[in-house]
Amino acid sequence: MPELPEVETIRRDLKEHLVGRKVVSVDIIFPKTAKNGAAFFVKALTGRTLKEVSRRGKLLILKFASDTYLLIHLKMTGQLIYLEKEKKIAGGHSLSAKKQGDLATAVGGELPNKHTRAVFDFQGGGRLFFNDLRKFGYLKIVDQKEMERVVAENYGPEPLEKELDAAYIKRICAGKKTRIKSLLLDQKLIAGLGNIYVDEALFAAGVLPGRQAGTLTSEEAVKLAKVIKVIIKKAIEYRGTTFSDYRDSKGNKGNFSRLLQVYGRGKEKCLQCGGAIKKEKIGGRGSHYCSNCQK
DNA sequence: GTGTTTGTTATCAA
DNA sequence: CTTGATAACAAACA
Repeated sequence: MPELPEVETIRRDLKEHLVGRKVVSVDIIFPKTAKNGAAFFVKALTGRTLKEVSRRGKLLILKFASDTYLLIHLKMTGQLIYLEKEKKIAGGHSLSAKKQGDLATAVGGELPNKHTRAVFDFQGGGRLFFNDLRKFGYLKIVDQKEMERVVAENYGPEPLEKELDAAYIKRICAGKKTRIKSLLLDQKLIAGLGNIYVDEALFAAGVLPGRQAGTLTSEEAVKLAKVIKVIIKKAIEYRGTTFSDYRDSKGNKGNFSRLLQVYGRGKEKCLQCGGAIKKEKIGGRGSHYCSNCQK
């Protein structure tokens, strides 16, 4: 479930390893993943050099030479795994992914695997794997104009930007009858928050997820703006939250999971008051909260 | 077999 | 027209 901190972590890793390198070949394994059509997609990227890796909300933007932008959305289960030049061992098999660093460990096996939808080969031997178990994620080639349009039309301010402050929160809540949680999940209002960080932020702010947005007080808006920034910043520091059945138990370092106060803790004790954390569906999403600490 | 998981869009209802 | 709520999508697991 990659939200802003997870996507930002991936962005930094890709930037470090891939900027300045040329794509020598692209293999689309599952055609629907490449929104432009596999043939066009491959042609557009082959031979192009990666110039820059940026992010808007949960959307990754890879800028290539010649006005070519690759938009990548991981949706729920997308992964981008980068492996340096594969070292061949006897028998022609590549070295176990486990031995090739943290990112590879996350997939827990060799690559490509059965969830690999696309593979990018870079000059010098590095390979980037796009894995997506549930096939919701996508890759799309656009030009700068289209990229700017997509960003402008779909994404509100970033949580860490100055624009996201108490006044902004207050403004987007004013007169709204929808639940505060649904509003915070709206990417057009705030870019990058997902189910995990919204639950965490609402707990930290002492606001119930089911509260009508319009009833938010000025004090609560101040608190909410503040905790959103603190939580997102910290989560980025910790390289995101790995909340997946396979990876939890492997004890990944730099994991925000152990700092979660309410998400995934249904029926457990509230770390603040000792009461029971409740879990119920709000706005069609699993929502975790403490009815004692949140009002 | 059933219910649950989530980011985003599409669709429907008020 | 606006706003809000919900279904749908995909696939695997308990």
